[in-house]
Amino acid sequence: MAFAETFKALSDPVRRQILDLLKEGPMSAGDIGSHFDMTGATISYHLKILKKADLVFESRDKNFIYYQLNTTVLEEIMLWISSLKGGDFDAESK
Amino acid sequence: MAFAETFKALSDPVRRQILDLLKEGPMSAGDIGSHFDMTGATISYHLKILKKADLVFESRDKNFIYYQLNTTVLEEIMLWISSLKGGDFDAESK
DNA sequence: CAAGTATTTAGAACTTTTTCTAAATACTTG
DNA sequence: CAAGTATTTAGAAAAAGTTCTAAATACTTG
Repeated sequence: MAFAETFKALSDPVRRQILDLLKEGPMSAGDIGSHFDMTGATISYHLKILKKADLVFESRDKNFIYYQLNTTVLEEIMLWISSLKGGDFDAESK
Repeated sequence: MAFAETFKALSDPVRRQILDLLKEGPMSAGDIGSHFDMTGATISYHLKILKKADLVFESRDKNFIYYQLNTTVLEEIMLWISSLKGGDFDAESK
């Protein structure tokens, strides 16, 4: 179930920070890594989890792999959260 | 930092299911537990995490402790998620 | 194709999380 | 207050997650 995977992926602060970085646009793995005090291997591990959760996708150019936000899954999460708040999301907003 | 705690709390399927149960209204610890194939001790552990994350609060009556959804923290989460989606939430809805 | 750069994979060490059993606490009521 | 029910706490075992080092893969370009 992909839903569970998404929440797991979002549960780590490093991964959330990666997503925050990607708001600005696509970024290579190395570039992402330079924002953290961790080895590239560890960053790669986090990227893999984000990718499996469909929160990012990659595209290759030259020698680089660029990562990019994929926001489609976030809709689902938002819907679940707003369902907890006792109803439809749009119905609440004004 | 409470933000991280909330995400951690939401990352477990049992805890999300507990929140789903509580949508219907307050429920005693034992009643919640009866929906799962786990010991009461384990349910108590999950409830403690939800409580620390401010996702539920409790009230006592007779010999029971009733748990109840607290949705106020969810706003924050929603805001963060919608910020990923490249902008304000209300601005997107129509 | 060789050398260089970018990234990932494998595997081990360590940390955190989840679950259980057993015991403790808390409250209620006869 | 004793006995019973509800829930939590403590501590241990097991499972899952995070990080590292070292090595492998992948691609680029002289």
